[in-house]
Amino acid sequence: MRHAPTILHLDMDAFFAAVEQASKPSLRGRPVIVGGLGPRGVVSTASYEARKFGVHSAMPTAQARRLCPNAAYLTPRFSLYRQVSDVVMELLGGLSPLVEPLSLDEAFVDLEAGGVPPDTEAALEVAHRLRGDIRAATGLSGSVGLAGSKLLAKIASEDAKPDGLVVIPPGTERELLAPLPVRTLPGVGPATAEALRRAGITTVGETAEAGEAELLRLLGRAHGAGLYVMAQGIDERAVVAERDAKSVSVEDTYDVDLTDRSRVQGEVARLAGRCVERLRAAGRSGRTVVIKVRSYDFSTLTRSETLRGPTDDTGVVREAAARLLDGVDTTAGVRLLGVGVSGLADYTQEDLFAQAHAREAQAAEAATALEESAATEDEQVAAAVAAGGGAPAAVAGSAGPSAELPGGSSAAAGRPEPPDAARGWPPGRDVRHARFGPGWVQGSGVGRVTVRFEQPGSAPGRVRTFALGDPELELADPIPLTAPAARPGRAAPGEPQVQPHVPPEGPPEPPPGTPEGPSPAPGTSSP
DNA sequence: TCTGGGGTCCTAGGACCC
DNA sequence: TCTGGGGTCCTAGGACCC
Repeated sequence: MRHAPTILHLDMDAFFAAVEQASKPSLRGRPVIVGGLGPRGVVSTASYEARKFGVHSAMPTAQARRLCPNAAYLTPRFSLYRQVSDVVMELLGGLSPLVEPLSLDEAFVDLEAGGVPPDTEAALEVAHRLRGDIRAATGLSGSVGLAGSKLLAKIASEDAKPDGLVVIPPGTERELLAPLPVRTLPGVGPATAEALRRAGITTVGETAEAGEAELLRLLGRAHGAGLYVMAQGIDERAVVAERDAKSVSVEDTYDVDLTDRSRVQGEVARLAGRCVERLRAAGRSGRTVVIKVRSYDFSTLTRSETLRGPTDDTGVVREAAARLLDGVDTTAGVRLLGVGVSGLADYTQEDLFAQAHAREAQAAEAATALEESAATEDEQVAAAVAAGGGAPAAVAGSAGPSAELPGGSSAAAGRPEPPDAARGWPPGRDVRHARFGPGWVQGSGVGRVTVRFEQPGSAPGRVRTFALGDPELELADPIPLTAPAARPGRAAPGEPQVQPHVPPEGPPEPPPGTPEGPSPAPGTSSP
């Protein structure tokens, strides 16, 4: 808690969708939805244009399609989001050594640790400049909250959305929070809110009035005590620069429930391989192996086993995962499988010891050799596969990819698509054509792929359709965002942006604009 | 055509130990 | 001469966050 609003919270606006709009000029001003496109996909991010239709994060994509059938539906391109995020985080790093990223698009910054004088004017000036710098470097907008604590800075940035800056003057915390719903407080989700509601508590003010003893009784020790303090507007948490990850995990939801036991075993082996890849890439090793099994009815269980020492050996993790799976009945059907490693350590001598033992064990079981997992997948493809493309490629003992996959990701498509089309050419994916240059997949199906030829700096491009096997067309890497020098209709940095804490500044985007008709909705099959 | 994927933190019971 | 009593580790599950 500070006497000056020198804790800054940055939250990029509709980040994934905004990156897509920035790099695909034809999508600007149109509803864009990024997420899993398969039958069990959910929305990661909806652009503000799409939110007007009621679409929001975590909503099943199928439901989003009903609400907003004309949106562009795109699979996430994480590598590009990470690139843009790096640019933004670097700008934050220029403000202070104390930057705490919460995700790709969100971070706290301790401005005082960066030498910013502890007063409102100085903080506002820095925040204002930051927003301009972000726009100049990426073409994107971020909302900023300034306050004397993390709790309030985050509430302020939420208030500021989209594209705004809000400061909460220290000293006003308690009165500002009192009327807000308890759900505003971090850590209060559906279950906690319901427990409080049953006790007649719905606002932050009522939470504070309830008293500590009552909250402890309702919510338990840690949660109750924490909530009691927060409800009074007190938050002493420091901004802490990045900590080491404590676990690494990988999971896939399948378009169709898995029932074949050998297929389930093959998938677990494959997931273990992917998990270890990530573990090794991070230069870590871990001691506890966890598997996760979600059944047809959404009931979920985990099984874990702690090894004698940390490992980053694929075989060791695979075998542990396989043993754990042995104790789980999957006959009724499995919709999700996951493999994780926790108890992470940096790679040290201890592992060498553990691995020597592991290798002995492995040699002893050479006969059981599992088939090698599918080739290393590019992160993006993996995500696309998991999110939308359908069941990942089959491995050991599998009868093959789920051919029964209902590929019709498009509401319009009357007939199912071959699963491979959507898998290899997911909507949104970057491609390059030998003659027409760079573009992105707008849709695919019935042996064809439709591509829109445009790129970050270009004018909206036109669409062409190709045969799936066209040798001139290939997958490509994302093109980095080029910040447009000045985008028409957008205020340049320097405009007045500062406001008291409510309401959010600036009018929202121009009218919703019914999505135009002529062009086929991206993400659907070509006719 | 309900409900992703990658994380964090907390609780609670049993084992084990001194 | 009925159930000590903590502390730590492991396992499983759940709430929550982005």
